[in-house]
Amino acid sequence: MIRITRQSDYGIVLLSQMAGRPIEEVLTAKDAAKRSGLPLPMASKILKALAREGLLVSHRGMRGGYSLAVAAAEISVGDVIEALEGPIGITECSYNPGACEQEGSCPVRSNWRRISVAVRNALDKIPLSEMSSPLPPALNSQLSTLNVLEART
Amino acid sequence: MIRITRQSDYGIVLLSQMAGRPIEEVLTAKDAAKRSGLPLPMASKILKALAREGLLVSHRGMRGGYSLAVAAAEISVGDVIEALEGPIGITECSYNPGACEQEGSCPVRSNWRRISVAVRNALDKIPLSEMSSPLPPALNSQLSTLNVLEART
DNA sequence: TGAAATCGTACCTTGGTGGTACTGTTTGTA
DNA sequence: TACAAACAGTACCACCAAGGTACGATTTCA
Repeated sequence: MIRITRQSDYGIVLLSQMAGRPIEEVLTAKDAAKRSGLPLPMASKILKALAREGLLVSHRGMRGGYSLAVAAAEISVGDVIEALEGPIGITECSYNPGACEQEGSCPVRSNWRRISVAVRNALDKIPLSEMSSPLPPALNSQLSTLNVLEART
Repeated sequence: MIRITRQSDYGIVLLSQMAGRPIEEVLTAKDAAKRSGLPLPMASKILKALAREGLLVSHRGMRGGYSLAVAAAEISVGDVIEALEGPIGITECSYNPGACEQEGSCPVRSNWRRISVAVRNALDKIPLSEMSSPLPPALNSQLSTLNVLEART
């Protein structure tokens, strides 16, 4: 369906909420959930995963919470998706060699790889800081550079 | 996971097999399955769906089979995916308004829509006839035009 | 010492996907 | 006219990943 998981979707919303604030600001899972309109357990699960992958820093104990590990402009949409659901690939064989028996004789495999890499590159060029703005200034030029010529593996 | 279904994948392989041959050539489901290395029931199911969506023409009875409805160059990868799994959208809300309660207040929705449309446009510009060639000549330039500026709904 | 918060893990449910089977219908040919 | 080849339609099942929830352990600060 060419669709990301809901967790990735939520993750991007959660991070976008934090993107507009000072990098050192610590936000509790409860607050983040409330602001994003998500149930607490769900938000908590996602924040935890993002911390494990190094996109967030967790602060335990009282007055703890989560803060951005790096500036929002340094985190891309592709980073978030990859952190929450692993490598990006339009088809199974795009990133998991050996998964398909027809691999050797498949006529379309190499092109799927290139398309996947192109999409991945495009998502990598969209910073989180742009996702929350209604009319992102640079998004257009970012995406317009999508080109499979760069999609060499 | 930003992945197409296996059915779409198979569908593109099946159609690519037929793409290199004369448009009026009729191929039985059995032959198509054998050439693509797919189990017959699976191939049959997919060919049937493609015929229902107008990408193939079915010929019933003895010496029947399937043939391309239009030239392979006229069919895009996006067409096949949309025929087999419905509208393309990176997120649920990209094509299904009302599915998400947060829709009104969601800060990232409009950008997902634009990204989805851009991807869709890109896939629409890749003709089937290119997918089976190992070094597609025009694929690069096709994909490089991916630009959300065109992604007005 | 207790409260607030994350951490880790385990669990359940559901829906979509992949895959199979069977029966009906059409059409050409012997 | 009957048979065989091929598609059409539908129904069914199994599996797995995803969505979502719960709970006890651990850390830290006041």
